[in-house]
Amino acid sequence: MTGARGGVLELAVLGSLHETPLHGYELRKRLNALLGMFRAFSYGSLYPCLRQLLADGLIAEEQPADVAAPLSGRRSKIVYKLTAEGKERLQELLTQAGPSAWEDESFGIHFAFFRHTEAEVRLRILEGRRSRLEERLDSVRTALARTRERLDSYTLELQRHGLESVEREVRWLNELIATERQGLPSTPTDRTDRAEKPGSDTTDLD
Amino acid sequence: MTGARGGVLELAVLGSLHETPLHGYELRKRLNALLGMFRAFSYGSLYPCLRQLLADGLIAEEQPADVAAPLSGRRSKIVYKLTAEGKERLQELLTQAGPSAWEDESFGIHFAFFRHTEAEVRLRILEGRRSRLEERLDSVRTALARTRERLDSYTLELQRHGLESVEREVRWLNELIATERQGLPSTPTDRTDRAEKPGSDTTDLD
DNA sequence: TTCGTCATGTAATGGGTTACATGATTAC
DNA sequence: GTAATCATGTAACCCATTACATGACGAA
Repeated sequence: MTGARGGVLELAVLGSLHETPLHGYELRKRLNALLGMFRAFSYGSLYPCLRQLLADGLIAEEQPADVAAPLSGRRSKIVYKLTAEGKERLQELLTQAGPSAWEDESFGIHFAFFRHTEAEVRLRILEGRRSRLEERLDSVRTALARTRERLDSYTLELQRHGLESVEREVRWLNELIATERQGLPSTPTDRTDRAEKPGSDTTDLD
Repeated sequence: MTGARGGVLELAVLGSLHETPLHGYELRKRLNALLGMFRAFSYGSLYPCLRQLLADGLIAEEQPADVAAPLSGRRSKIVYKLTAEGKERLQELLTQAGPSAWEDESFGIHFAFFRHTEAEVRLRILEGRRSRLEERLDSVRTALARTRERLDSYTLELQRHGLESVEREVRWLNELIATERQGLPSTPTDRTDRAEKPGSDTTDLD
């Protein structure tokens, strides 16, 4: 059971395939173009993942069948498309606003598909990531304060650069959150129960 | 065989223990304070790693024995120290200037112990990382140029932020490299053979 | 005496990579 | 016709995590 459920790949594949049907090779290129700054997937993980998703019925092979390529018997590319079940599963993944959405490995992928994510979920993910980073800042800052003197210049420089990067990402998140907030003028005060919300559609997904 | 050879942990442990003997719990705290912005280790990987390193003879238990704690039979903390072999191994790890030193997962740890790394090796690692990042920039930039139009605003923003972060790190590396170069006024032109280099000591390590 | 944190460990699992193997198609 | 790149796949391994289990010690 190498690779479909639980990993980031599942979302990455499902999300990509939702936009348009693709074959494995092309899918990988797109993914690495999309997330290239953060991570890169290899074929060794992608193909087994596709196989698993196929077995689970979340994706299906797409037959070119009739038009534009009448050659028979030739099928080297295997183009996959999302099934109805697959769309459901994708929706499920995109609705989860928990650590699995805002940790380092997964945040980028989730963000990349924000277009298909509900506005409220987007906000909670952004805030989740921000507080995750702030936690990190706090713990490193306090640890640093206690030991700053006995650190060599390289270690110090690493700390400085690390802090700066994370602080920068927090600022970036702040801006995003502010923008998102303007988008949803509902929930004036904080509500613990979240029943129906009349005009809050942003999901698209079909 | 969970965990000692090959991983980043080996270097992290050996490097930390070189500065001062430590027990596992404290070691982990230090490591996570040192590298907290980049990654975090768990006990589940640290302890098995220590066990392995102990078995390999790279570290040894340190007996408090005589002074300052005369209570007998009590030994809840297990303090480890580097052996001669361990120091050798550490030196070996710190001399490797290859992908294993400048990839995302490992660069931080290598940088953190630059104090114990030869000046030339430092330079090659910094340059290696820089060109690694530049490769990434290139491939993402070209891919982006071909598909910019059909990208939604979230994807675009992710790309922008990713590019900016990496560009920023490249600039940081540029500065570091410049500083390093001032430190070693040898090799006026590029030499393919690198035989002895008389006065290039910075290693310390005993 | 109970709670937090210090302290050490193990088993199961996980999610992905590397390296390998194969073959079709395109460009020169 | 041969080299590059497109395209698909598998087996072995890797490095670390999660979750669990245990217990000592200090402070409230």
